[in-house]
Amino acid sequence: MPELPEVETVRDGLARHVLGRVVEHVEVLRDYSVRRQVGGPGAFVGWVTGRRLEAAVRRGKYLWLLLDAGEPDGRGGDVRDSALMAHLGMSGQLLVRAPGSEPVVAPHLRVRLTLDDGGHLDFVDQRTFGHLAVTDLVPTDDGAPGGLGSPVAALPEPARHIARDLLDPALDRPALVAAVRRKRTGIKRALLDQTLVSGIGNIYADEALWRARLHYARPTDTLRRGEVERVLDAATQVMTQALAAGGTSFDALYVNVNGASGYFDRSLAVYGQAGRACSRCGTLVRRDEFMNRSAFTCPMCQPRPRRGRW
DNA sequence: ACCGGTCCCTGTTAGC
DNA sequence: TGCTAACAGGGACCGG
Repeated sequence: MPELPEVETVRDGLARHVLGRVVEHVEVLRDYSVRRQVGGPGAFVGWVTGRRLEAAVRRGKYLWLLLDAGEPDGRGGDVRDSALMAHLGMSGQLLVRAPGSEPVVAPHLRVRLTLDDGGHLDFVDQRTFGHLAVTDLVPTDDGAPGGLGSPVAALPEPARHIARDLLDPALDRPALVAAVRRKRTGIKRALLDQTLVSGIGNIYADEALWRARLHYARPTDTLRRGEVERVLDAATQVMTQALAAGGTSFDALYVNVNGASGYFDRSLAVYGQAGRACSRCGTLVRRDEFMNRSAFTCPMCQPRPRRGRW
């Protein structure tokens, strides 16, 4: 499931393989995959065709390619800065097909861009929670660059509410710690709140909480400053390690930009490990229902608080 | 303004 | 064997 490290792996791959290319042709094979596009699939094709891909940027789990201004619109109006934005959902992949390679038609190919070098950029998404859209860029709240890889202080409009992530040099950590402690919810819900801090999903939330020895239901307003710092440090570390390993993958639903699976899942301490022994204390890892999903903990290392919130 | 619950999607797997 | 239910889960959306 693509969380920050996986999306960053994709961003890095796009930055190395598609920048400078012009999109010559666009095929939308599944309208639902561009459901957030203002103007619909036709507008998507119109806005992308003929544009040059100029930078690959990421904030949290959102990823976007800056588009050049293209031809003047002929009506004397400004051609605004725009971006081709992608959210991979839980199974989305952006696959770069090299020029001259066999045109692979993946079973879940949703959108195909044909580039001027003869290669393709394919959006493949089995479960269709992901989507693509072309959007205007809007200024960031603080004027700092919009995300990793960004030359400009701007964000795609649909991602304007997304907070900075833990690998963003412009993140204000003390302000984040204070904001977490002001929340009235459980710590795992807070970690998953993309408007508070972005990029953390179910996997890294559970791994970070295990490393920090905190239970997911700990009320945020009972956490000491040091406890919040500990779990944020843990999340930063686990995501950095996953990134170094090329991202986490469970079942080949997720592959990186060139189709290679990540392998960090071999290092997961609790996520998906129900019934296995905790590597720190040997107690069996348990799975709880949480937000219609799951939360994995070591009951010894992460005792449930008397008054929990979730 | 904030918080928590529900639903959107599809393919795989577990269980009867 | 063949069916159904559970499950994976980010985020938009809505009601309190």
